[in-house]
Amino acid sequence: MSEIVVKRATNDLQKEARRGAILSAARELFMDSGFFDLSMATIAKKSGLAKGTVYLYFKTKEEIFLALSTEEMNAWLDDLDHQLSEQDKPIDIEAFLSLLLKSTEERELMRRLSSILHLVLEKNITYEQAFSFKHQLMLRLHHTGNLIEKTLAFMEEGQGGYFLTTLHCLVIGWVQMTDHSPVMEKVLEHPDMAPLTFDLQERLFESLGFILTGMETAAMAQR
Amino acid sequence: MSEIVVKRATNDLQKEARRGAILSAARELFMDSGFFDLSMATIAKKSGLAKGTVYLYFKTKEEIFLALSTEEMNAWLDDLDHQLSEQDKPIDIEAFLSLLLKSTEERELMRRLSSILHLVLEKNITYEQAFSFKHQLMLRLHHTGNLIEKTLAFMEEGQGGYFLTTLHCLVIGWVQMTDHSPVMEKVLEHPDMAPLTFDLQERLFESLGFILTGMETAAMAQR
Amino acid sequence: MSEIVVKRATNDLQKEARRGAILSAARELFMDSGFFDLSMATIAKKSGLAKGTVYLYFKTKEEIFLALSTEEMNAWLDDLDHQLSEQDKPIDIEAFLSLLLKSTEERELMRRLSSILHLVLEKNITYEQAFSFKHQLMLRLHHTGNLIEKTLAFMEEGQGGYFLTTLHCLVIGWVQMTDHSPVMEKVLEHPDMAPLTFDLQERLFESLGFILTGMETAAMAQR
Amino acid sequence: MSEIVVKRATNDLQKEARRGAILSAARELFMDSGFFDLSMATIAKKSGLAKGTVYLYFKTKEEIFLALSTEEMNAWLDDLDHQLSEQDKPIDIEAFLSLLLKSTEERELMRRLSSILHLVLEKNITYEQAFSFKHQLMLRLHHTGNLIEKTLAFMEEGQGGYFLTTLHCLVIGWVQMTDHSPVMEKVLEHPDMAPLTFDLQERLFESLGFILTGMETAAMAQR
DNA sequence: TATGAATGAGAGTTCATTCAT
DNA sequence: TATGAATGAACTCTCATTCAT
Repeated sequence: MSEIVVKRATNDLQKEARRGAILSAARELFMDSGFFDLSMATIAKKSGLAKGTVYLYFKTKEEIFLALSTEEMNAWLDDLDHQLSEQDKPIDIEAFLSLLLKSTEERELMRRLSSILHLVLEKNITYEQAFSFKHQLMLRLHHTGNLIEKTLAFMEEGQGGYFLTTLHCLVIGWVQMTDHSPVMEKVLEHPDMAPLTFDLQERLFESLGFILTGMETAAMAQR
Repeated sequence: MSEIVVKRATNDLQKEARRGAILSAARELFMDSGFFDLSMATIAKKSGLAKGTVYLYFKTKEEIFLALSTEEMNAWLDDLDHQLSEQDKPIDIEAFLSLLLKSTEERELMRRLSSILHLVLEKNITYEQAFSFKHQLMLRLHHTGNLIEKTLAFMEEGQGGYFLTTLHCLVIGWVQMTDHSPVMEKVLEHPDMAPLTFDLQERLFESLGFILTGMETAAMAQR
Repeated sequence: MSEIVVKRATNDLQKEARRGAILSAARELFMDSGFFDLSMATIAKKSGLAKGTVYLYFKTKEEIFLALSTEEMNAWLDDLDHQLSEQDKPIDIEAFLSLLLKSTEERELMRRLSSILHLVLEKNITYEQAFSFKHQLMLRLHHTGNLIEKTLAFMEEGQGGYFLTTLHCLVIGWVQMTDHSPVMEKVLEHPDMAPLTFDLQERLFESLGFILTGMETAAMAQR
Repeated sequence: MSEIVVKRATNDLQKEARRGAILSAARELFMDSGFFDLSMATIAKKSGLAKGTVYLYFKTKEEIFLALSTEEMNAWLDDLDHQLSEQDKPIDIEAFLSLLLKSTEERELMRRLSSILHLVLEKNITYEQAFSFKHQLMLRLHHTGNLIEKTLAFMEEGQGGYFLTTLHCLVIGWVQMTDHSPVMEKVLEHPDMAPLTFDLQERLFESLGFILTGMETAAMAQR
């Protein structure tokens, strides 16, 4: 609980704390200014370390964001897992969506990270980093996917993971379409542009609702 | 047909051709190496012009990509409009999807542009450019949306445009999840990663299929 | 009087008019934005000609400013000559200064040109241009210098030209010390800076007054 | 005495030395080729540093010249102060001029910097930089002005500072009229141009002599 | 004579990363 | 382990001048 500020992190605990400080700084700064306007110098300053020290913990800027993404994704899936395992019997689409809604709505950071994850994963990253991230992701998708399959009666084997992937992909898409720079914000304030302004959560869940309904209908038809 | 190489573009036709040459160069380079490895210098070299000349035609790198996106989007919507207007009576979801499939499948450039469009529209762009692009987009979405509403019997007023937006957003998401750098390509070749390899078109249309089915089901339920 | 706009200047009169148009444009633009923020493109546009056309009349940007300086200097010396030759007998320093004052006070352009003349003459200019300018200047200084010697009783042979050179040099210096960019203007608005704010004309004539008095005193001492 | 070349300037002393190295390079290059043929790249190369390193020490090219000017001006005023305070009683104009002459004659750099200072102070400089420079200048002018007032019996309160300003302004003017590019040098070698060739120091002190004599005469007349 | 498209060197500046200390 | 000075490639963009038309 007590955060001991040490000059040198000599044991693993202290090192982990320092790593955490860097990630915290990055998190906060990313929410303010996005990926590109964020420099290593700023992260270093914010976390109270020197630039060189940051590089002792993360070899590249991308590694920081990969770590951040991993953290956020895990936190979200932990939460989702927890909520799903509280259901002792299948629930309907509406209930499931409201559960999903609850698990995502506070996670703006995760949503915004998702929408830049591609950039991070495509550049300046080693095979090992990429492999490790994707592998972990796969395992978690499989696990949470299974839970979803148990929660939604109509889902078949494998559809849970597929649904999560689709969700991720919808998040990316909708975030990009609703997250705007000041200039674009101004453009969309123009009355003519009303049809192009969306509420992220609303749209996301509308799409997901249609998809789940579609899946259910398809499942019924097959029988 | 014959492309006459002129030293100086003196009339509007030749200037349009030069503009086109720059866009072609950008197009090709973007397909090879993405948005970030692409500098104005590279585009200039590829199009056989001096750096300064490129700036005569496009004031910023972003303007080039906005033009490219506009072109591609228009071409696609033209194509889609054409195919939709050939249907003299409503068709079913499957037929509609195959029509949609046909209009998108050759458009890798458009798909990849869609997935970086957000980046382009958020940075180094004027209000006017942003407005003009969005406004044009809105009109076309409205128009093509109307055609879709006529083609799919269950669609209500406004759902056509909504569907197109959702499509755009799914494209962004799925492209980011299926478009990989060489490193990531290698990672996904690993047998363990099989569950994370998707075929873009297949997934895209699966998602769309569910959404349309979901919409149809919802429409029926309302009656 | 009537300014005939012709598409092509075929005779010398028309060419001279075109030359004049370029100089007029440069004059006006220079007063607004100085030498460096002034591009050939702007001059061309302002004078209603194409960039290339401007280069038919003036081989370099510097040539334009040299011509402008020549014009202004000649106009001023013409004026001064005229006023000096109206004096049929020697006058005192005070009267001479007020006469000088009158001939300079409306000539902001000349003053500002003087202060950049050095830049123009040191860069991108041919031997011939430099020679011709300096030669003409010398003749005029000699001539007007003579008139001054007749107007101020205490002046000896050669001191008139010398005085004019000193005047030119004081103008350069005082203009640079009183002509400020917006930023510097703001700095000098600060109350602490009061001792560094000068009125150009006032200071210029104070300095000249001292110099003339000094010359007179020295002349008297010699006798 | 020995200049130890360090790879990295870690303490303030070394950093000051590095700053000094950059200024030395700029100084030397400026003496050779003036302000405009001087790029940050050249300065970097000359000082054996990377371009980025130079930017660690000076944010803009103008900042370098402002620092250089400050240095030179301070050195000159230090020298002048020293020489003035050695006089325990008032001296006459001639003696004062020869003292002034001594303090300026080796300072070609300062003279040339003075003549471009205006350019530097008008462009790409912050309010703070401008303010700080001008403020320091004012204080020093006031101080040295006082010393001058004590040294020259006829001077009244405030005239010392005024005289220094006039001196600065004369330096600017005369430098511009005597400092020539190779082309102009050649022009002035022509026998016809003899009347336009001046020796800077000689002219400067002639002008100053007249001004001081003028001031003295005016002072006497007032009594 | 007139045009304005094309040039291209060069400007200042940034920043992820390295490495001497 | 920690530092932050140093790097230098890369960036976008400008503009006086040239020259094909």
